[in-house]
Amino acid sequence: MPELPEIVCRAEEMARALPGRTIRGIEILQPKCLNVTPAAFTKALRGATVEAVSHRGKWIVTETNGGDLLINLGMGGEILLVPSRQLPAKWRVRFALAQGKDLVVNFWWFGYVHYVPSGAIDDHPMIATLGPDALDVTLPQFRSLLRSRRGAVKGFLLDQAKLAGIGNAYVHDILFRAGLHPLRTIPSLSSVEVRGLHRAIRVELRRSIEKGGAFYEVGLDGKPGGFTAEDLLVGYREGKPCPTCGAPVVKIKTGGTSSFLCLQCQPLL
DNA sequence: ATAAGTGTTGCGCA
DNA sequence: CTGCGCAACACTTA
Repeated sequence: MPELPEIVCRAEEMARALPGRTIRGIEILQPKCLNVTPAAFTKALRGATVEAVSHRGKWIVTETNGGDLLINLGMGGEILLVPSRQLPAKWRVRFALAQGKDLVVNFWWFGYVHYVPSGAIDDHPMIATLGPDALDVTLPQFRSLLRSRRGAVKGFLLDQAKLAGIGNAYVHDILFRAGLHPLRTIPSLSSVEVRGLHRAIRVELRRSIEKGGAFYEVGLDGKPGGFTAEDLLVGYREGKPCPTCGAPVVKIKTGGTSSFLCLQCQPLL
């Protein structure tokens, strides 16, 4: 479930903690999550010193003088900075740093720990196909992204190739704030609705970033984010009253995923 | 105790 | 090309 707010917070934490530190050792428990052989991965990054940490959509990008480390936590997971002697029970890849500390990566189902040489990040297939970052896109850019799209607005928001960073947890409240039913089609959106949607994306994502990201994901120190279930407007609040009109929040199936919404405030027509 | 639901991404299909 | 359904695995809840 890590989406843009969690990724932004994690990247900021890592950017404070890691630059200048050298990777002394690497241990890989799940080679399947790599994009290169464990030998190539280790050869490139062992001995490398971290220079900067940033993000691209839901990917955390750690630049080192030996190349870039790309992490995607998939359906959820943690990146922890812990004493080497206190490793968590479950982890997939760990990086031993100096002073007895380890950077440990885990995820529940699947995730990616990838490597690309310095300067080659745009050759990485999953990074290269990302659309503009959901928080960086301007209103005119947003309008042009929507042009010539025909499908449902929810599908558009979740498509990382069009707009990077939004997932199925934040999309509920973004659509609620914009007053849009998830199945509204792109061509049916008025100019005012598009502007409202653009604004809703920024408001909702920033609201969570300010609180350190969602409560169900933890920081490098293992502490959960401060954006709690009470901060959600309609997401995962089936049967609870809509914060605007009091009508019960409903849960519907929208293609492969569920949607939570208020039918009064987000009419289909 | 068994089964269904859950998030992300890429792939195959019409 | 584009939008949709599905499969990949682990873990929680009914």
